[in-house]
Amino acid sequence: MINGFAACLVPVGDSVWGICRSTRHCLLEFIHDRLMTDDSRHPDSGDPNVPVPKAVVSRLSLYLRELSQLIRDGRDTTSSTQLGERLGLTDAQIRKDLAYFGQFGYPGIGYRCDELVTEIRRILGTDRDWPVAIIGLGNLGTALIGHRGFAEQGFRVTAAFETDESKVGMTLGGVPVFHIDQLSEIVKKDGIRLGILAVPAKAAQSVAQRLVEADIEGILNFAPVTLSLPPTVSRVAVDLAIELEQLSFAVVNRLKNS
Amino acid sequence: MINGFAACLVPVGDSVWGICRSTRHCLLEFIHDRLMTDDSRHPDSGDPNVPVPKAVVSRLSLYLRELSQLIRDGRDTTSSTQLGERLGLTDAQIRKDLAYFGQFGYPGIGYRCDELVTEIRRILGTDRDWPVAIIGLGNLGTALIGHRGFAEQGFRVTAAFETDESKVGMTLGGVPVFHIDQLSEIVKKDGIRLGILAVPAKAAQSVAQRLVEADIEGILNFAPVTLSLPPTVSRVAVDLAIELEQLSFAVVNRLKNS
DNA sequence: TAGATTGTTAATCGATTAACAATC
DNA sequence: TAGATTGTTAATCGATTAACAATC
Repeated sequence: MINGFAACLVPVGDSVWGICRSTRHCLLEFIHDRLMTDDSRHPDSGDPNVPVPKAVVSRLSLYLRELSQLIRDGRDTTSSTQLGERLGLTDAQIRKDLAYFGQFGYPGIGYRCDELVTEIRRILGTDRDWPVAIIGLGNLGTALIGHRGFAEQGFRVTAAFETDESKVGMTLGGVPVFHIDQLSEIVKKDGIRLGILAVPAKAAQSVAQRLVEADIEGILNFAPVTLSLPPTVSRVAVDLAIELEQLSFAVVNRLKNS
Repeated sequence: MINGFAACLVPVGDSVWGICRSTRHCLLEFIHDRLMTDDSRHPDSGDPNVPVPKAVVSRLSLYLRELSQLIRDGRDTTSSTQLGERLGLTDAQIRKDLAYFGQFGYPGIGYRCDELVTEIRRILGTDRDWPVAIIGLGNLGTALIGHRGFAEQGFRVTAAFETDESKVGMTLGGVPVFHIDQLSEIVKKDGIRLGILAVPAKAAQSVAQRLVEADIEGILNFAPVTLSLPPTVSRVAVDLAIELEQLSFAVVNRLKNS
């Protein structure tokens, strides 16, 4: 779409030259991660030193999901207003959220869906494949091995771990089951960085410790306990019973709030 | 522990009588939900008209989980400081959260674990049994039928629903599998108020519609779509791929934030 | 051009924290 | 009593919203 960069330079001041927006998008692919020399940009826009609230990152995933749906529906572009309506958010919030990471839209046009998907994937780190380990093969762990949603976002379960000798050596959904003593070895071999912890509550802390020792960098914890982890290891917790409790509260208090 | 109420009245002003704290706890069981005549209390403390932030309710579940653990460990009482340390929260936040719902502690002592568990269960609505339906018996739905954590918090899966005729009529983990056409009928019969939606994304909205028509009051949605529901139906969404995306982001940005 | 929509600022709103009198 | 800890207020901090110039 762009034939040369020189043609796209536009004057923006006495002796300063800027670039038009459509050129910027192409250039970004060139200079991304290498030349962070765009000193003219607002310090809050895409500045890696501004801490990003967790809630913002969480909504980013929603934007990604909705954009993927829009693309499947054949849409080329969308706007913060349209996205907001579909997600129950204000347009201002969506633009503000994206501004933490850079400028991705076109005034008067909106956002190109495919471009924004690419950008959000890059921000979330899902522009690559993540080999993942599942530890614990009870009901939940076994189900997660074949979870379609993981594969669709680039998370590949390459190994499962158990203490139950009767399961070790099996292959479940194409995934080999190892004894947990082989954790370090397999993690190293497969380049696994993320672990999904689906063991009973009583075992969770000690198994988490073993994940840390195996140099796992992030743990998705399904056990209903607060893990004690070094700050070098990231964690996300999902307690399914708590989710139902939140629903219970919402139902019981529905009349009061509406 | 209390022999009579009269003995526990204490003077607090010219012609006003108050009650001591330990009596208050006993009295609360009497007057709870019936006599809201305690006009002397601060309007924000336990006032049902003050909207409760979602984040507060979410932490309430964490407090409940941690208190249950403390009780299992043999502790009688705890404090906001101790709870905070275990959960990575400030003591002030815990006291503030609880203040939305009432006064549950004893100055100088802390909180009686069993009492606070009872109170939080009542607040969350899990002081009763909830019959629950699971809709969709793929990997995840099937796993959730036997999920121990649900039963422990009083959520009983009494029925499962599928469109796949080969599964209808089966019994999985003691739970009968019905065709989704029987939804209204079984929901009515079992007194089911909550539904766990574990169907493929493409089917989620239309199945949700059927749940609404069956007068389900709350939906725990595992499908990676934003459901369009009437405001009379409560919803909680869990997207497992999104949780891994959050973990991915945390790992990729770990260096920047610490 | 007129209409649409962005990115950004400032104003608003809400949530967290610190501090402390009241209490046991 | 002295020490501990609550419930509550006020101060701080952070997140959301409204508004609008810049842009296509």
